[in-house]
Amino acid sequence: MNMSTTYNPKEFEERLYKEWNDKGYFKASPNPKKVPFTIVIPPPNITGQLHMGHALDNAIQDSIIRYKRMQGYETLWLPGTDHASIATEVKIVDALRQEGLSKEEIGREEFLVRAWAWKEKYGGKIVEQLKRLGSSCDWSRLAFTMDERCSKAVREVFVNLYDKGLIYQGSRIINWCPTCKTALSDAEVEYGEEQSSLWHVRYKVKGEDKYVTIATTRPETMLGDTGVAVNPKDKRYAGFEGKTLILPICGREIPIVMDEYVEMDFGTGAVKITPAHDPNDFELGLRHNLESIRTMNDDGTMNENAFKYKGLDRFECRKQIVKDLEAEGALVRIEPYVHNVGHCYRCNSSVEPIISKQWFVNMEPLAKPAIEVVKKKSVKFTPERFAKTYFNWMYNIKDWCISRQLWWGHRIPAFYCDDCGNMVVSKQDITTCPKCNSKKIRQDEDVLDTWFSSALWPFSTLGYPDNTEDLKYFYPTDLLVTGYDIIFFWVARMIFSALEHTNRIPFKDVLIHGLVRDAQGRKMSKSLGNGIDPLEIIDEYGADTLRYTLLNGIAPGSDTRFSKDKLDGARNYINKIWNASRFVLMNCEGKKIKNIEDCKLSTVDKWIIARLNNTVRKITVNMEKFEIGIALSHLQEFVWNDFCDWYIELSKPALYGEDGEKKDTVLSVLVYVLTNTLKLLHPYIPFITDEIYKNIPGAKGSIMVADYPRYNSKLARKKDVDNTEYLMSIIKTIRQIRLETGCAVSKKVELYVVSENAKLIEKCSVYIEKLAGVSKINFIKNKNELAVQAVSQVLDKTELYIPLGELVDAQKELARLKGELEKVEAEIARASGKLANRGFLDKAPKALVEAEMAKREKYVEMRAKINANIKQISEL
RNA sequence: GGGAGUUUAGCUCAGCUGGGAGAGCAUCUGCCUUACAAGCAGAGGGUCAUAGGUUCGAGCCCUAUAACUCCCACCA
Repeated sequence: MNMSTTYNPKEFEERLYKEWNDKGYFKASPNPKKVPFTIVIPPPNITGQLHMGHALDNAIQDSIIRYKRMQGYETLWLPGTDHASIATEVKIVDALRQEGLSKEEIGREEFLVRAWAWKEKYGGKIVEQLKRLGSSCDWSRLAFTMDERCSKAVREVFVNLYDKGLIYQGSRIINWCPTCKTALSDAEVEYGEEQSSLWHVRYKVKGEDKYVTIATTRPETMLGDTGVAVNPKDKRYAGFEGKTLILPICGREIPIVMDEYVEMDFGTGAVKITPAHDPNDFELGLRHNLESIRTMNDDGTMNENAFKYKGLDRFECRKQIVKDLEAEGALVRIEPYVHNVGHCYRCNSSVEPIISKQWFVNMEPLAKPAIEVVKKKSVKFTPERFAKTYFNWMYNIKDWCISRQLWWGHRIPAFYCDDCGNMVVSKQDITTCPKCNSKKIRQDEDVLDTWFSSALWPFSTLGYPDNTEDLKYFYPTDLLVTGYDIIFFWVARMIFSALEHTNRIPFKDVLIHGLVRDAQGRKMSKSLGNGIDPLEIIDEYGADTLRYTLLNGIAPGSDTRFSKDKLDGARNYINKIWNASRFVLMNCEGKKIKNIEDCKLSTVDKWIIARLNNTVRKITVNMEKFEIGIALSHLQEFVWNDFCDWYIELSKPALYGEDGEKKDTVLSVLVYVLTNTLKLLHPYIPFITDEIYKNIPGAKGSIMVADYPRYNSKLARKKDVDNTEYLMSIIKTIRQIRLETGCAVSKKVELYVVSENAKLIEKCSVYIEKLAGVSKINFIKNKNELAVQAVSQVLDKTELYIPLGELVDAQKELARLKGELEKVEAEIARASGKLANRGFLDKAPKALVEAEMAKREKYVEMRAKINANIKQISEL
């Protein structure tokens, strides 16, 4: 054995990871003899720095993949990174700004050169960080959403959708980020409440001395107003239909229209219509044939339609307009108002709804089958409630705006002929117009939404559109593990994409986990500065401790808290495992370890084996349901309580005794239990378990590729378990008496026993002596035989007596006995109450009634004995 | 406006199809017992958010209510 006296992960984590990788344990390839099990990693952004969310996500995936690998599946965990179009572009633009440059200045080509260089430099960082966690990904398959293979899939998919009429170009209201200067999909907009105002402005009725007052949160858009709408039922505006209003400031004339959409109760009941800058107004404008006037540029400044405000920033313009309206007497009043404002999910500037020509995916036909597969549970969400979230989104699906006015990403494969105006969408680049043979061909400037390529991830990484061996073997994948925050962005889009392009589901199970919060339950965020760097934790505590901390207590879909206390707890537990292992291995030196089938096992040996076996069963059940937190608590209970606190202690008499055969047997059991325990632990804490495993006599290779323990129904022997637990209760009772009567453990005491189970106790006497500090056990028929005065404890069918004397305090024992009596009385009352209930007797299952009667009988008997003891001690 | 989740010991959370309230941490007590003081042995601590209901029996099922959290929609 070669193990240092304290657990020190730095000694082996790096070495073991290298060994696993070098030996090819992570690699997977189609193997007809095995059943595949595949997970594709949620590809982290190349801009990413590993955070606790990644650490959790990957710890979960790695645990499951290692568990399945040990169970004999051909496991593929496919890693990769995402080009993160907008996020990366924002970073590169920032970097350029540092140099005093803009992307326009250096041009598209140079920009892309820099972007790729950036990717090369920083994109691999997060991959290295994932390795430090112990992730057992097949790194030989490392994919990137913009690599050749994924790009090919993107083109294939785009062209196919276009040919089917599911991708179209159109002018519609989209979300525009004036800072990133690109369109965004609905999912990319985050809404947040803002304190603002509701400005009431009056528009004069043409030719009359009347006014219509409207209320608006965005006065700057009034320059694009092309109408005012009121509800036809609104009596206040009866007779206004067809009249014309004069827009203040610019004097333009606009009509009053009637529309049910207007809510009479809100504001003034009159709504200004700006079709170019509001989605609802756009619809309304269509209904009433109103003109669209765009008044804003792409960068958020006002354009030539904004008269004297041209060139002003939108917020500056708002101030000016309000001022001018006031000067003109058109501003009626300003009301404080809280409303939701949309923000760009990347740069957080407020987005502008703007009418713009963009590419869209027609979602309705794609959503239908995607709803079906989840309904049929071909794709199963864990926890199930997230299916509802998914349905809710899918049923209300809107067309997906996929074009982005960015440079970093998959360029849209649409080609325009400058001569004849023809447009071709093509898998191959076009240089000649197929219609007029002109060479003046220009590719669409826009790139695709970054999620367009992520949506293909489960199959693009396996070779789609080619029908590769990988695709045939590993696809559909088995499991997707991700947070609830990207169900819409990603999970939903993978499902409909997979169905449309591969005719199959992308994965069978979706495991949704929660967020990692700080110790106070707050979200970890940069602005709060409460984020904890997983790498620092690994440096200080090791990857196993970090993993265990994250996994311990998690439940699917629920958030988890990360704290120093939990970290210390995990570290202590792992240290416990380390030391228990040291104990076993220390004693193995030079000894022969036998197969437990060849041993003559004692009751306690059989007990621990049964407990282990039972633990295997429980964990296997939990893991199939992705209940990692529960699996870990079962495992910890077994390791710490059953194995360390009981079995190791129970093993010592034989281990340090003279009987060679007993010694060999107990050692063999220790090794057997330790080996299997390590296997059960390995998926969660891979490093320490392999390090210990390598020191076990007879263990070959790495635990990573060892067989996972299987439940064996023959090993669950109830009688041995019952007997051992009875023994344990005796030991516990003696310990309790001693502590509560002030008798130090170091002082050996004699024990007198009156018991119907004397035989069993005699057989186990060595354990009682060793674990409860007993020097001698005397068996007597009844306590009257007891010449010496004694304290007492009554158990079921057993009475224990320890002689009084200088060892113990009679008054303390009396108080303790009275406490016991109270408990027993309560039990009797409870059982009697139940049994006095006619309804219970008539309707409850018979076995339950009988059990209740037996309990009452038992406690009544105990009460009598305790009372006798109290009486005896009181008379001393 | 719609939907979801949470509410159990001081803290973090378990409690499977209804049948005697659990763990870890913290607290208190006693121990350096030759694997481990990152440990061992014990103890105390809960009107299971509230109010009704179903049931012989409710932490669990049903109905309301309250508080907190999240998601979706977005009303100018």
